[in-house]
Amino acid sequence: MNNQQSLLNWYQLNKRDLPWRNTQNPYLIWLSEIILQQTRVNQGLPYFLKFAQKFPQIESLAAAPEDEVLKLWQGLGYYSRGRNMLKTAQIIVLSNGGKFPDNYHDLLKLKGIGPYTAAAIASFAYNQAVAVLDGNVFRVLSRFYLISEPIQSSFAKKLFNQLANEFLNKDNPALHNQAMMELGALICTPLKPACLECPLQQNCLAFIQNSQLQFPIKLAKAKPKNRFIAYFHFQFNSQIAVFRRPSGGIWEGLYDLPYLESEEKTDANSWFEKGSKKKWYSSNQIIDLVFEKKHILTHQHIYAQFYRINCINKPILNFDESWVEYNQLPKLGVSKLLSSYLELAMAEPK
DNA sequence: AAGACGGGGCG
DNA sequence: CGCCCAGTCTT
Repeated sequence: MNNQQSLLNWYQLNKRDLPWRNTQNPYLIWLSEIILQQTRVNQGLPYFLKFAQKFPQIESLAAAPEDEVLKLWQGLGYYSRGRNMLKTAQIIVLSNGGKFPDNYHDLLKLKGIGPYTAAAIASFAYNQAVAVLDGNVFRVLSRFYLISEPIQSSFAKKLFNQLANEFLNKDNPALHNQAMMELGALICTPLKPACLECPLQQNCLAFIQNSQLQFPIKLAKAKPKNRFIAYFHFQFNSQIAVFRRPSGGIWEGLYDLPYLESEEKTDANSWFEKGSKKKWYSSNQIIDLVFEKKHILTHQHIYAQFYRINCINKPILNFDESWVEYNQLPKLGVSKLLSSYLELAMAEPK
């Protein structure tokens, strides 16, 4: 039995039963693929179910306000996925009558759809013979063929793309692609690969020389930046001051509290000196540090402090900020960092 | 080619 | 704490 056949047999016996595997509906496949970008199945699954339920067809998604999409996306991270998904849904509905492109080339033109996702949709929904290349496939192929090229390089991308397409089972690209990724997720894992259960074991060059853990080769990553942020929870009667985060940084489109920021650790007095020109310093208000948290992102470590300010006089806000009623707060999409604070703050009102 | 973009799980 | 995850977009 050849490699492709062994792989397919293994897959049929061992695959997980996941909801997006029981459909050829390109919209649902697209939805699942966007959600699963850089995201584990267990983390993305509830979001897929939520979106599929709320927006059963692309038309209902296209009609949704961005704030609603981002609220549903809350907690999943990489929020540009949600924003791009909405834009793409609108384009498909308005300019193509709601019909998804049915091939790799046209799929690739859409916002949020790169080489991986285009190949995934083209093969899963339309059985087009294009190989997917994700983190799993990189790992499987780098071990199988013993490729020492760092997978970040553009040369490696071409090389692996060629290898993946040579390895592709042209008779059943959809199942083959699923099987490659499932193999990477269940057997050919980064740390403890279960090589003894692997259907490709006999021909895997890394296994033969027992060097599985050396692959894939990766370049070192940049060190994350430290940010020290003081958040200010302005409360006036039943309202709180918020703003919608602008484009060009993290959490675009989500809501946030007004804040000050520094590159070094800063204490309460210094924050208020820095903010002395701001509205909260001038009037007699109660200021209280209520919460501290270190929030880890891929490229930055945020050391956040939350100060609560119970305003006696209603401060004038900046142009981009506004007052919202507390009972409207749950409708706004916020970062995990802010939601962890709000959960605490709303549970014990002062 | 290199950075930016989230959050969670695991050893 | 470091690494990784069904990647894509921007510069």
